Order: sequence, then C-alpha cells, then structure tokens
Amino acid sequence: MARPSVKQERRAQILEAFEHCVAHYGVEGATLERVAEQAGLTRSLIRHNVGNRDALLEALVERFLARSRRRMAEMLAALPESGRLDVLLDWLFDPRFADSTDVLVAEALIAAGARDERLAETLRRWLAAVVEDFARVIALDHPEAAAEDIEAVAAGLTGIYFNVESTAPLGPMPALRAASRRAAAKLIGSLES
Amino acid sequence: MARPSVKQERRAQILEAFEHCVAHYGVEGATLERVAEQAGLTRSLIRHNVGNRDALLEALVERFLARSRRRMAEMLAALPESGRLDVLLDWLFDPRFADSTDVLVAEALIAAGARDERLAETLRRWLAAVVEDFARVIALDHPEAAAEDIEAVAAGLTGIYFNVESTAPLGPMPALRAASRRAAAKLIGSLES
DNA sequence: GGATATATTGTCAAGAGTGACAATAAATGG
DNA sequence: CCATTTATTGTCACTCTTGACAATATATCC
Repeated sequence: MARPSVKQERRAQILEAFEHCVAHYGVEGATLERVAEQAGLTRSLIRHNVGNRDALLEALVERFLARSRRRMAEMLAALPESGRLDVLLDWLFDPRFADSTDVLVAEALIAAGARDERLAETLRRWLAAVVEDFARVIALDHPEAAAEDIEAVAAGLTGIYFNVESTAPLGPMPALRAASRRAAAKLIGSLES
Repeated sequence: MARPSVKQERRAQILEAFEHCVAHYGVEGATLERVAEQAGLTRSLIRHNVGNRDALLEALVERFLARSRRRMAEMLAALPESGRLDVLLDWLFDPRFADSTDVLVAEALIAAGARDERLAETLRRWLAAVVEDFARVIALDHPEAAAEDIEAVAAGLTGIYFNVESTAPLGPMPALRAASRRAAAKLIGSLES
C-alpha cells in the first residue's frame, strides 16, 4: 500500500559513515556534510532517517556499545579449551585481525564525555566491562591467581591493546605492535607462581 | 624607540589555550573562537601573534614536542640511584602527579596525523622516543635483561600509562589507575630471572 | 612632545554547518 | 490508473568560522 521503507538500511549506512567520521575527525569534527558525503547521501536524508545531530550521536553510542559487546562475545565464544590466552593475544595483537575502529571511536567519545556526564557514565561502565571480560578469560586459565592480580593484568592488557590500536592513524607500526604483544604475554606470564 | 613587544608572552598564552582546546575538542573542534575565549583574547590577536590556523597547529606541535621532551628529561634527572622504578611508577600513576594534557594532545594530533603524513612521521618518532626513554630507565635497573624483553616492557608500560591518562575526560577512575599501576609493576617484575 | 613600532579593537566578506520545511519522485496495493 | 506512503531533492534562514585588512590606542626613545 506504499513505497517500501529502506529506513533501517539507510540508518545503518548513515551510522557507519558517522562512525567513520567520528573515528577520523572526532565528535566535533564529524560534520553532517562530511557524514553525508561519506555515506553517499544528502544531509536531508540523514535528517529524514536518523534525525538531527544529537539524535545521530545518541544512535552512534548505542551502535558502538552493541557492536563492542557483540565483538567481545564472539571472541569469547571462539576461545578454545586449552591455550585460550594465545588465541586472545592473537585476537588482540595480530595485525590480520586488527580493527582500530572501536578504539578510535571510543577515544573520540571519551573526549566528548567531558561535556556530557551521562555519556561519561556510560563509557566508564563500558570500559570497566571490557576489563572485566578480559579478567574472566584470564581467570579461566589461572584459577589459582589472586583476584587482585587478575584484575591488574586485565587492566594492563586493556591499556596495551588500546594503545596499539590508537596509533592506527599513524599507519602500521609493526615494531610497537610486536613489542606490545610480547609485553602482554609477559604480563599474563607474571601470574604463574 | 617603540612600544615593548609582548609577542612571546602572548604567543605562549595563545598556544596554551590552543593546547587546552585541542585536548578537549580535538584538532578539528579547536576553533579560533574557542581558543580566543579560552585565552581571554580576541581572534585578531591570535592572528597578530601567531598567525592563521596552520601556523597555530605547527606551533602547537613544536611546543608539544619540546614540552614532552622537557618533562621526560626532568623526570629522568630526578630518578634516584636505587629504587628508580618505584619512583617512575609514582611519576606515571600517582594521581598527585597526573597530568593528562600531554596524552590527550598526543591523541588528538595522532588522529590528525591520518591527514598529514609529515605530522604522522613526527609522531611516530616521538612515540618511539618515549618508549626508548622508558627502556633506558628500565635497563638501568635490569642490566642483565635481554634487550628485546626490555623493549617489550617499555612498550607495555607506555601503553598502560597512555591508556590511564586518556580516560581523564571521564573523571577520576581510581580503580583503573590502581590496577594499571599494579600491572605496570608486575610487568617490570617479569624481568627478574 | 613627536616619531616609531607595537598592541588592540573593529569590521567586512566569504564560506561552512545546521535546522526546518516545501516540493517532487517513486513504489506499492488495490 | 489511483491513492497512499515513503524516498529524494531542493531551498531558505540563521549561526559559526575564518581570513584579511583598516583604524585606533599605547608605550618607548629621542
């Protein structure tokens, strides 16, 4: 009885473009014009399908959280019974699996969090959850280790990983990546008593 | 024979304001209007004392590099003969010494590096130098350790530190900070044979 | 006090970014 | 073919940002 709606597809297309722009230019630098160009659409269509700037940012945060959780869950589900931590290190540091989008978007959102306490609270929870997920994986292979040590190693792992991915705009830095992976392995190894 | 020039003071004042804005809003979001307001000056005075946007960014990069090197040198010079690494960990993770400006500016510049290969090259060198400085300190206390291990620990330390400071816009995260410090200590401890 | 160099303020035009809405085009069911 | 719903395009007004330059004020030396 009407022209079929493509709103959901358009919405995804727009949010992906917005994500790209936020990762590259920051929240303030991701203008609707740029997003429209990146998506191959017009600014009016952005407004039609998602809304104004605020709506766009809110939708991006939701998408980012959902995507981050899904990727983490997939990784966790793919871990083998033995040698879990080697697979985890591959996932985190192997350039073949590298995907800096999430980390770059997170950085941009964190910067914006300084002017949006609700967003800041969301991101604090998100970051804590990431560390907790890593901690759970580590605990599986080190059931005897103290909770405090596992927490520390998980936090360290997160920092090392985020730092490597955050340098993505500078181009590949294989030496840093390799050293970071070695550091992560040594950090995990420190749990052996 | 003429009115005394305050160009150098003004210049410093302007660059400090620009630095603040870049740390908070990113390179693209640091508009001259915002910088002028932050500095308590007018846009015309920015132009008069430093120049246009490009000149401002170039000056900021220089200032950032100089400041970063100076801070690192001061820290290195202040290290005691024994227990160097504890002092280093204090400097890196004690909230009383925390200063996230450098890290936030670095992140913003790195993002901008994607569109400026010369800047990217500068930042790659800067990052490598930071890691090398840490590696030298570590090597002082672990002369027997393999160079590759020292390099790895230095890279890990850098990542853990940068990650903690990069969360500054979210407000204090004492648990993450404490866990990160423990992780850094464990990482360094992994060099004991 | 006058010459001089600098600081400071003011203004203008051009372009980018945004929000709101109108107008047109296209696809579907009946 | 018609009615209906949605997609798509176009446009207008307003603000923000920037670059350039003119005009004025101020401090110093002679």
